[in-house]
Amino acid sequence: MDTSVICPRFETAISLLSQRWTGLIIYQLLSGPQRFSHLTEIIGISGRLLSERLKNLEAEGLVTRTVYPETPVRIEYALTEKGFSLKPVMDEIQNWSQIWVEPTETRNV
Amino acid sequence: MDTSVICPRFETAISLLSQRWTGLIIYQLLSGPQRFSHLTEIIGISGRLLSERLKNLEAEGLVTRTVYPETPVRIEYALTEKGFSLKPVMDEIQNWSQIWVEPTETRNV
DNA sequence: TCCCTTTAGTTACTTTATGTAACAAATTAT
DNA sequence: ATAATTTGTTACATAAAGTAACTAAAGGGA
Repeated sequence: MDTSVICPRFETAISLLSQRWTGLIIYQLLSGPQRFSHLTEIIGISGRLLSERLKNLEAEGLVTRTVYPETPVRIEYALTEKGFSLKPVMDEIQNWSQIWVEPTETRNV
Repeated sequence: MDTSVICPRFETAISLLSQRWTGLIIYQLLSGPQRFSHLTEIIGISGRLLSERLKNLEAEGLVTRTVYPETPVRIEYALTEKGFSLKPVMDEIQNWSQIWVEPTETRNV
């Protein structure tokens, strides 16, 4: 019957990346620690969802949150080792997109 | 200001993979052409959504649909070259999951 | 012929996730 | 005390996903 099941670890990993915005947030943080407002602007995500996603990523151990008590307060989000180790995944998605995604078919809204 | 924008091709690619089930469907089809009912069982997706996703993947040129007029009818879904070339992405997700996902934390429902 | 079986979907409806925009907390310079 | 800035949160509208019953097609047997 070949009813072998999908690898549970893979399933967990891809369910993480299948959550909307999560991949983009990680990709963006690969270029270094960034603050909340910068992420909302560059990704195009609302504060509500960015907040929710970052909390989730922090809980999963992929991202850290650091408070700098300046004026006004600065809060930076950065990848942990676990988060940064998703770089090869992002690199492969990048590679694939360069080959298979038409420059014209971007923004299909 | 460093308000450089995220690569549009990357954004298109990851929005595809960010759609729920899509990654799992492609991953599963990497092991060869499979029929509708087999995919629903092994992935744990409803007929409604599998149908919707497969139509979408077909429209994107990632998957083909082949009808075998037997009794009862057999319909097989297979990856195109474009779809199969996502293998390196899936391999990297697999790698990451082997290192960073606890065997115990699977199925966090 | 008519009904049964099997695979491959679809339809109608409920529940969950996401989008939007106005509002609140914290901090400190004026 | 007031205003200004960043980092969120709350309340509500819209879109996507989950569920389960139903339909389409097509051969096989009574």
